[in-house]
Amino acid sequence: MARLVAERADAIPLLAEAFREFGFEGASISRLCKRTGLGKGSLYHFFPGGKEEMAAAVLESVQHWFAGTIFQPLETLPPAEAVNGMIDAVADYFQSGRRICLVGAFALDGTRDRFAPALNGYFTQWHKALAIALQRAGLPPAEAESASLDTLVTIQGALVLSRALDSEQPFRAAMEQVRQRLSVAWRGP
Amino acid sequence: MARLVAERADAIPLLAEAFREFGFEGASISRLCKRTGLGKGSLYHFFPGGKEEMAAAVLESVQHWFAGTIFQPLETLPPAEAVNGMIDAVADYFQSGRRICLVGAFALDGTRDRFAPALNGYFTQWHKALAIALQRAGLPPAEAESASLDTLVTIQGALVLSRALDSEQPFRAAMEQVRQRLSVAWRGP
DNA sequence: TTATTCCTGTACCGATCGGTAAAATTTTTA
DNA sequence: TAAAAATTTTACCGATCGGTACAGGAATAA
Repeated sequence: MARLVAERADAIPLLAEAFREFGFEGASISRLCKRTGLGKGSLYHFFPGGKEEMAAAVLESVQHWFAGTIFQPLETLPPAEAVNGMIDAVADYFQSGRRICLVGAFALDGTRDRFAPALNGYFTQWHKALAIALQRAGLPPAEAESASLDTLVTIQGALVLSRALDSEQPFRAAMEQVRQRLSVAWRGP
Repeated sequence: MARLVAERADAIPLLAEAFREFGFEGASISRLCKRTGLGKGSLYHFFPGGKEEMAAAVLESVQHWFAGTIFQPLETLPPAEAVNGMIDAVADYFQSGRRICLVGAFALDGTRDRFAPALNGYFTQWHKALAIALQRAGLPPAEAESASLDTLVTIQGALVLSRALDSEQPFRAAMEQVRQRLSVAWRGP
């Protein structure tokens, strides 16, 4: 019994990497079998809903990780610490631009329509959490909201450009720019 | 003779929309047939290299359109005019965030490796052209380069967020922010 | 008008697609 | 240890995949 849960959970990060690499449409069941080391039967045993359930589980897991590691600290830790922690965690998670954001990637093609609520929720939660941190740091609500959105935009755009140019430089530069821009919240304009 | 060229060219925008909607992997030949109104025979007659040649032709056509409409004006027109023209053209082309950037989308999954030079070329040319305009407007080379890169990052990220949140608002806000940020080039800091 | 070239529709290929069924095996529970 | 449940293997399904072959129709050139 414990084994089922443990192994289903263990499959999720492997599925995530496969979806990252091939996209939702490009990730065929046979590829997902190879990546997870599970046969078709096992995979469908864990995810009776097939590929769609696998992707949903992956998105849920990503969202959960971000909620615990990034969103929640943004709402509770001292703002400067939380924001800088977010930037470090994001740079680490996305491997300085070499690893893509699954949520962002899903948003860019027809896959979006299948998972619209999950994609919306991920960015909405992030946006809200960051805006709260910036408000706590002293930014007026409107500025906090717009700086928060701008930050998410910059992160996602940096991932696109780092991938397209096959270089960590755009991502690294963007992250430092984000750090500077957000620091006005506690250092004043 | 003239008919062949004309119809092959006419197929490209239709193929482009199909690739935008389904992604490269999700765009099956039968879907591409439906969208273009061409049978398999005709499609393979125009693009003997199959789907890969179709996507390459689409990317080339996109690149060509941007070169003429955006990159070239950036290098020749008066800077302020060129930059504002770029922003307007981009907002129009991407339908205020409802239409994705094919190049950006291709960069985010395994499709990138097939078309790496095209993706790199598109962003590199854009980046250079914008940096040149900003330098001509009076920005020091280093600032021009970083402001140019930041602009492309913001545009791509805005497309991701507008799609994910299913709203034009993030894109519109980002474009106005870009307009403001770049105006320091000719208005001074 | 004839010959040639260009274009299209149809049928077909093997491979792979997502998904199912059930037997066989392992693991857990009693 | 025996029964029950969880898990994996294997074979298989119809549909669709990307791609090819080719015959016939349509336009163009001679």
